[in-house]
Amino acid sequence: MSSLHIYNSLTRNKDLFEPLMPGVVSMYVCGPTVYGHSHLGHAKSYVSFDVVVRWLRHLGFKVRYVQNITDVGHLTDDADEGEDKIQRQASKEMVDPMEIAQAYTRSYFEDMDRLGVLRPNIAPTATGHIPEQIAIIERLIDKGHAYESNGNIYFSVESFPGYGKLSGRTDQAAVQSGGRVEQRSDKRSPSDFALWKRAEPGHIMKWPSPWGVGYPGWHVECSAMAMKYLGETIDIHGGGMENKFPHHDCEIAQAEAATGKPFVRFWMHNNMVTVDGVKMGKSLGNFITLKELFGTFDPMVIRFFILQSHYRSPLDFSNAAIKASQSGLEKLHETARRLLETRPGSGTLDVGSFVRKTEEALNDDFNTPVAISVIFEFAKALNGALDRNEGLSADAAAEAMAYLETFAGKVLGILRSREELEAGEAGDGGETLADVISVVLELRKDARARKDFAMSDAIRDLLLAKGIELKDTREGTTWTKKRG
RNA sequence: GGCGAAGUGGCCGAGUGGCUAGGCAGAGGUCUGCAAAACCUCGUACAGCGGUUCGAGUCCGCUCUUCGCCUCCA
Repeated sequence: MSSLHIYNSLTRNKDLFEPLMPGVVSMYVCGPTVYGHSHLGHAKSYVSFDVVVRWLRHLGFKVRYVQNITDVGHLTDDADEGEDKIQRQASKEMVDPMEIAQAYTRSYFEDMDRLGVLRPNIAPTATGHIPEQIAIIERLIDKGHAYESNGNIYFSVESFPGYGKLSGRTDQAAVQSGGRVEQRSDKRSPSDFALWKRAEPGHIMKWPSPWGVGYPGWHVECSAMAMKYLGETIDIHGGGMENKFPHHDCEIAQAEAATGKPFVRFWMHNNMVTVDGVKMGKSLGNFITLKELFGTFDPMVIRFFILQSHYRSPLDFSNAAIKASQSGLEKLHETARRLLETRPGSGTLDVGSFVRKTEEALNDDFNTPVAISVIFEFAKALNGALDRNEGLSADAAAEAMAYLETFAGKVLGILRSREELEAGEAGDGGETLADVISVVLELRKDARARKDFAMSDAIRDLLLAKGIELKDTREGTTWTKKRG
């Protein structure tokens, strides 16, 4: 079997992955800022990293997966301008900021659960780790990497020579020349970023610190929580591409300036969801929330749609594209269902070659679209085998089902459970429905035996009108309940 | 202005120099009482212009276009 290679944003190369400690992987992914419902962009990010975790575990690694919740609002820039987004949403909804944070945290996990995203091992909140953040800031001040100015603490970018190496933005004069932020603050140098901000009157979320009452800067929370739970050097740090600069470059600077050790071994960045070619984002207002989307599409279809493109490629949203995914996924489930219901025969199928190809795809920087293409090739071969008179032997059928359950199911999370497949996707009340339909199918069978095809077709058409589709196969008649 | 990514058949979307990606939609066929499903066959795509090579969608250069980041953002 090939070995896992991961595209590392830091080296700009697909590097062979080996964890620092054999068998154990430490992984941190930037979580959401919880001031609104999650949208398709969040889904792409967290579904992608979910597959990363699932694949690492499949390979036998013990993964500790930490994903933070940013529940303290941050200003819209590193100068003293802008407003706190959580606080703004709180005044809009006339509730305490922490109510906003908690409500949207729940909303976030609800949506991720429905998408089949496994919960992180630890989901620490920024507000729960103020002392850890203060400790790092103190360390940075002691080492001369940070300074106080009017109750604000800033990181001195000049004091850290490698600043900007992740994004390639090492020339600070060039960075500032194109900037849109007005340079008017108490910073020593325009590129310096806030570690701690003094609370202005009216600011609600605030904590005491050695420098007075205030609140932490955005970048420091991730460094603090990652180091607390994963150590000073972690294996994998993931996040959205838009956070490469400044967020991740700042994280590197803080952490490495404080510890003197490399912070992250593998940086992974996922690409954006676009709408008509333009990034979907909260600030642009062109987003569609997952809760809206789930009204039209099964969450598993959304997950499948996301995994049909690579995590480092942008994914353009359109209803037509998701519909195409829906048809494809239904076809796959139909094949799996057929396999479960097949009667043992004597035929064989070379499952091993498909296993190898799928493993290769996932080992190649988690290439889910290629893995899915292999699964579809497998489905085709499987259907072909089931079409033949000799069918599949019990062993071959079991091996085929194991392949689907391992790769489509356990690793990619795009296969329904056996129970769901067997229930014909009937959903709630499935048992009653199945009983009723079996009676109707008996009657139709009688009609067909009498060659009363008018009656037989009428039954099929009437059921189809109610969303129940019948198929007459060699093994008898099967039915499926179609969604909306 | 700086840093970075990308332009693939009707649509979505892979592709790390040579052999079919895959899905959706479409056409023909097999099977079936019919239908559906399944299977078989079919489209001769790689923004443009040069270059390297026996051979390039895949490498190099230039041009055009699009997008992301440089402000909170997955």
